[in-house]
This record gives sequence, C-alpha cells and structure tokens, in this order.
Amino acid sequence: MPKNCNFVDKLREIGLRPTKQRVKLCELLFLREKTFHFTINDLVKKISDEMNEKISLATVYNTVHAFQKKGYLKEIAINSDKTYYDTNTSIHHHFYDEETHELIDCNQNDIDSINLKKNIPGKKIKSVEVLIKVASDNQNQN
Amino acid sequence: MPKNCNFVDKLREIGLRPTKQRVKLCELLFLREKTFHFTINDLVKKISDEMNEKISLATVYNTVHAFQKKGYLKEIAINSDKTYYDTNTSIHHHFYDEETHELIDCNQNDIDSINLKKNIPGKKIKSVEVLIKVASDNQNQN
DNA sequence: CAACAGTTTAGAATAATTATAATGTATAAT
DNA sequence: ATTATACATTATAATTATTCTAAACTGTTG
Ligand SMILES: [Mn+2]
Ligand SMILES: [Mn+2]
Ligand SMILES: [Zn+2]
Ligand SMILES: [Zn+2]
Repeated sequence: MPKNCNFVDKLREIGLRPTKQRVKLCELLFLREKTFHFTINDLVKKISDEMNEKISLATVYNTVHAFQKKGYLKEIAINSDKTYYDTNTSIHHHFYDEETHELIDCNQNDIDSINLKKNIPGKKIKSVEVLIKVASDNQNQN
Repeated sequence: MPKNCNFVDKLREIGLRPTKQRVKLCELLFLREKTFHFTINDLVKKISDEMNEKISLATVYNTVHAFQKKGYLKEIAINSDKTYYDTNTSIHHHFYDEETHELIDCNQNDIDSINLKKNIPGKKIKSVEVLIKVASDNQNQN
C-alpha cells in the first residue's frame, strides 16, 4: 500500500468500502517510513494509545485479514504463540530478536542468493525465506 | 536420541524417570530411520492408532516439553495455528508443502552456505534457517 | 517395605482466534 | 434525496491449542 495515497480512494479501488475503521488502520499501518511488523495485540494497543480510537477486536481481525487477502499484509511465522504480520509483502528475510521479540527485515540483497541443491519432485518452489535468530552474546539459544 | 538405545536407561541418564508413557513416546518418536516432524495432535493420533495405547493429552504435552528441554526435540515455526516439533534438533532448513502441510528436512549441505551482508549491532547470530515453501504448479501461493 | 519426589491424569483455566447475529453504514437504485 | 441492498462493525459466544491444578499414582531410595 503506497504511503502517499488517498486511502479512501485506494480502498474503494481494491473493492473494500472505505469505512472510518479501515482508513484509521491504513494510516496506522501504511503511513510509515519503514516496514512495520506487528501482532494483532500490538495493533489494538496502538489504536487506543497512539490514535485515540476504539476499534473492536473483531474489526481489527477482520480488517487485517481483508488487507492480507488483498495482498497488502503478509503473515510471518515466528512462533506459534502469536501471529505476526508484515507490511512488507515481498518475499524477504528476517532477523528475529529472541529477547525483544522484534522482527527486522533483511532484504534479498542483504544475503547472497540462495542456491538449492535439493528439490521436491512434482513440487514448485513458492518462496525461500531465511529466519536469522539473534540475541545478546550472553543469551542461551531457545 | 540414538535409535539403537535402551530408552529406560537413556531416560534415567538424562534425569527423567522412565515411565511407561515416556518409553512408549520414545519408541514412537525416536525409533525411526528418518527425521520425524509432527504436531501434538499427530502424536496423540499415532499413539491410539499405531500403538494401542492411551496417553493423556496433558502427558503428551508434558513429555514433548520435557524432551524439548533436554534437547531431544526442537520446535519449528511454520504457522501460528499449530506447533510443529522435529526430532532433528540441529540447525537445519525445511521444505514445507503448503498442500499436504508436510515438513521435509533440507540439510546444510543441500544449500550453499548463507552469507549475511547485514548484521544487528550488539546482537549475536544464534541460528540461520531457511524455509522453502512448495506446492504443485497449479497452486496459488498463500 | 516405607517415604518421597516426580509423574500422570481429568478437567478447569487461559489466550488467541473465529463465528454469530444484530445493528450500522456505504453505495447503488429508484 | 430516499430507499434498498450488500457490506461492515460490534459485542459476545464458540472454538481451539495450550497450560494449569490438584488429586491419584509410580519410580526410586534408604
Ligand atoms: Mn511456543
Ligand atoms: Mn494462520
Ligand atoms: Zn518483514
Ligand atoms: Zn527438520
């Protein structure tokens, strides 16, 4: 979702009614310099803290799912406790800080291209993504 | 956990009492040629289907967690719906079949070594793992 | 054989997510 | 503009995976 765009028009364009909840969420999610990685809870918290809004939990779920379906959010699997979402919907890699539980993008060009020597017969590769877990030196790996 | 080992002795050795539930689970998990990737539910199902046993769900969770803590099982993050476990506890890569939801190991030597050009200041790299999503050609990527 | 700590278990509790169904709103049709 | 309709929001209930609890049970030690 382009940062410099009219969310009302953009939403209509992609077939979603521009409700005030959706526009608010667009502003929160897409009006950013950098990629935003978040959980539903992060989002609900930001809505009440940063903006002074109240959007019901169900709507936050609905909207995130709608944006994901339209290709403007991507689900990132880090662990099974919570679902992480990413405003960077391209195939890319991540650093995951085991201490702060923070995700940081690592783009294709931050890694030498990955060359697979193995493949699965009859199957096509849909994505190749790297997860780099990091922590302070004095940290036992999970 | 070595395939050719006395699980009773082995369990005692690592500080876990060799209960019949734990020994049964060892047989189910570690008496295998190949790496085993599973969810708790897979395991519960196999216990009642393949073996004719009944181990309570709480015990399955307890035991899997105990084995994980001792370093004989590893948690694999694929999606946030279910937790996957792996009898291959080394740092390694995976193919994930989006259709069958099956995990297949891809060892270090199936991939050219990964060279990171980016790093996080003050943080140490704990692991670098690749997830390769695959599907039949006629499949829309998730 | 005690005695004790560790273990299993059914069931309750929790937490994330999804479903439901009533109310509200954007938009299309009149 | 008014009305009709499909789409959205919402509170709340339901579901699902997982963890907790506390009582009964079992392996180990002396
Ligand atoms: Mn977990
Ligand atoms: Mn999911
Ligand atoms: Zn990202
Ligand atoms: Zn594996």
